[in-house]
Amino acid sequence: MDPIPERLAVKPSWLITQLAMHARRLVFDGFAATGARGYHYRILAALHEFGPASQAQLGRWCRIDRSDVVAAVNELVELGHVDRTPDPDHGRRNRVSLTDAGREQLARMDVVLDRVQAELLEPLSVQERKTLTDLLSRLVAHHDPT
Amino acid sequence: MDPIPERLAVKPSWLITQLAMHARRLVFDGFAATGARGYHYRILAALHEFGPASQAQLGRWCRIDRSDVVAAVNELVELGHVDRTPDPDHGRRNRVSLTDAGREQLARMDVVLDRVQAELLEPLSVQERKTLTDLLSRLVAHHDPT
DNA sequence: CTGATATCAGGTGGACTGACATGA
DNA sequence: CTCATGTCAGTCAACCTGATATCA
Repeated sequence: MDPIPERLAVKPSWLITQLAMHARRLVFDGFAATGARGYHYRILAALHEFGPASQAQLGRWCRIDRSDVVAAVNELVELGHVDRTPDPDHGRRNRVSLTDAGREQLARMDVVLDRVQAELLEPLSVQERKTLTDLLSRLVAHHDPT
Repeated sequence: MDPIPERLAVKPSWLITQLAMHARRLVFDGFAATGARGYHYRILAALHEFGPASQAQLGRWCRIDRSDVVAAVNELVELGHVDRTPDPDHGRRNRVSLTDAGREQLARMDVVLDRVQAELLEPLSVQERKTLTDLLSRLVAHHDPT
């Protein structure tokens, strides 16, 4: 167990980055078992909560660049988890909607993700988890550009 | 201001990932003004705290892959911030040590990084910052593989 | 032999940038 | 004209894998 230089260990920016790395690995490994990746979950979650939407709107909700939404939706269409149809009221816009298979996939990913949260926060008490989530929420909201 | 899907906003793994993104941008932009990047700071900090070391040891301290240490040390040598000399007691091992210019660069990066912490944690009180840092430290320590 | 070290080539997912065509 | 939208090509830092050579 090699020590971490004090200069790093004391800085929230370093701690957040390191923890994000572990979190991403846990999430990635979990999702890999369902044949999906992070962008898929974000898009499915947004569609489930807000209903059918254009790709640009999905990008704004999910904090995904519009060019990356293209690729992710391509994959989701390929998997049969969403439908992409032209918007009847707007020649350029697409209408992306959730399929039944997509809803089932979202449920599967939810199970995985809940297990990941538990693993990630394992050393913290229930109260501490709540405190951490609250603090992080405020920071994310503060820095959220949109 | 587009809303974030509740499924995401409630999950620590998502919050940490998003916050890490903002933190990384702040750090990156700050460091760019000093002509350096993240790996440089980690290595300089480790050398300052623990003294001269081999590249493998630096990688373990800084949580950087050995192969990436090579490139980072190359750049630091090029900038004159570290010296790389063969270890007299070990034909294969290098001895990386901090130069005076490296010490000055570390000081500059410290200033930048302190400003970044303040900006990152701006909405939190002093007590809340301490709480957050403590919780993050415990989580990082818990997941730290080495 | 094993084990540690240094190096190189390459690949990955996620985030981003710039360009471009099209339609409101 | 501007603005939003969809698409494509390509870049990026950080992280990781595998292979190779050298040395204790």
